[in-house]
Amino acid sequence: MTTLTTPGGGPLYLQVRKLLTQRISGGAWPPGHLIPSELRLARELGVSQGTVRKAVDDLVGNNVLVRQQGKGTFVAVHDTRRALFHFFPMVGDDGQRVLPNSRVLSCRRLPAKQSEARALDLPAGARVIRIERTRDLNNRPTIVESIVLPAASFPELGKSRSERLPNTLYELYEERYGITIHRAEEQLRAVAASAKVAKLLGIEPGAPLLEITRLARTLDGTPVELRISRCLTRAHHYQSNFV
Amino acid sequence: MTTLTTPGGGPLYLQVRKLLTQRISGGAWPPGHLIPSELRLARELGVSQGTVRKAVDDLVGNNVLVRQQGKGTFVAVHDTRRALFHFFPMVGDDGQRVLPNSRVLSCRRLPAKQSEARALDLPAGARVIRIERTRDLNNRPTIVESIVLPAASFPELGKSRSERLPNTLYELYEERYGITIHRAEEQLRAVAASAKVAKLLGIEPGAPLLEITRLARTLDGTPVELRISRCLTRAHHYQSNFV
DNA sequence: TGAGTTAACTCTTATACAGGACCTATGAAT
DNA sequence: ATTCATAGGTCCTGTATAAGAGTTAACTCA
Repeated sequence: MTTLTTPGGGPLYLQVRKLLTQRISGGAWPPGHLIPSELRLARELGVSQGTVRKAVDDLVGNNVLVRQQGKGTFVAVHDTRRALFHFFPMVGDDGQRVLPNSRVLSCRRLPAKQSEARALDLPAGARVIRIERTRDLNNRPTIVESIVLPAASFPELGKSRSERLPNTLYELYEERYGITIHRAEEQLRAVAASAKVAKLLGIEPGAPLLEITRLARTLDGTPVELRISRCLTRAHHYQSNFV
Repeated sequence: MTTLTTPGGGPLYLQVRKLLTQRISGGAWPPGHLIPSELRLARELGVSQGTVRKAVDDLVGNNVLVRQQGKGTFVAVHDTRRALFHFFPMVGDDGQRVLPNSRVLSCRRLPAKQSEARALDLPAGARVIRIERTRDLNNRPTIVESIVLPAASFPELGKSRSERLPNTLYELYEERYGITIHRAEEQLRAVAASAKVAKLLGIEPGAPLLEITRLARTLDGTPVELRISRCLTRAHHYQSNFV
């Protein structure tokens, strides 16, 4: 139990924020959980409601918590819409969002390559799960994806041959393994299509593709998924807005 | 003068926020300007300091205002660092930010193409300024850019033949024309290099390039710049972080 | 049984106040 | 002239209070 002291560890509301974050990422408050009311927390922690409010405001701003007036404050959940709209930046050239349709090509457990181990912060040679799949946009194969996960964090996944993998993996991580993806870093490059990828996408080898290398992390910063997507951008594009 | 009424137009702090926004985008408070203290504003508008604070918090979160403890609150300025780090997402593959070196190829005033007029919300055939330039990263030509501006908003720009255009255009817009770029929307695609672009970049035609189509807007949403960048992503990449 | 009302609880907005930290300018002392 | 201390302004943090609005559940009444 962390003690809250006003002169010691910086601003009180930051200490409260940290404490709430720990309870969430530690699993005490799983996604969808109704957290205690501001007043209860204030009494419990021995601070004023305004201080709790400021901490909660912060977490709401970071999509960690969700307020509902009259009901309470909840730990954010990756429903399908959020997973799709928030973590899937490909949209049609007409600006319309399209929901991708996935087809898994393979799903194996095997030792990590060096680069994968480095990115996922794993010991060299640790076992990973590698999922290869294609995704259709508007019924046309548009994305070829390679997804790498630490095998230790996802027991059972991909062991049974006939397992159905859902369209939105982030929901699966959250519901089956209690792992919530909270943020991600993406690196974008233009690359030439390899023969294999070209065949899957029905295009000529060497055609330009948008390559997205994404490292997804949980709330506490642990990397949990390395994903490389190669996207055909003839009828769709990657949308990025910033202020 | 807008009147602030508590039951009428929604929450008070949003009315305050709107009023502040108007003063900024209207030019009454130019970039770098020290705005009145929270207490003065509160007295002036007939609300409490906390309400002003909430409105200011909002604008600080949107990079419109900048607080400085002990000094006051200022309208945000596009200094070179900010312009570069905030609106230039290309970084080296080692994660290092590099400052680009620009070389202007041409700068002309001419009628807008249909697509340009549409994007910039101009009447068909309105005059625009078109700037073509290349940008070096680490002393290697890496980006070919085409920049289109509404000519009416930028008098004199590009009329004198020998004009030196600075490396960071957004500073020029702000300092010479009082136009502050506040947000931008980007669309990313992978394209094949045209013969012309390939020659400028010293690569073979058909090589994959990252094409970024950016529409930049002021605080009040007016589009002011359409920019198409074609980037070589062999030693650099486009970095996109999201939560 | 069923519908409508009420009560209790939540977040939301707004106000007021106070001590701390930070910055600047003024003035005093050297 | 330079250095130093001080005063007053600013934002920062924290507390306390209160009326409003949305939700839920229990309760009343027909």
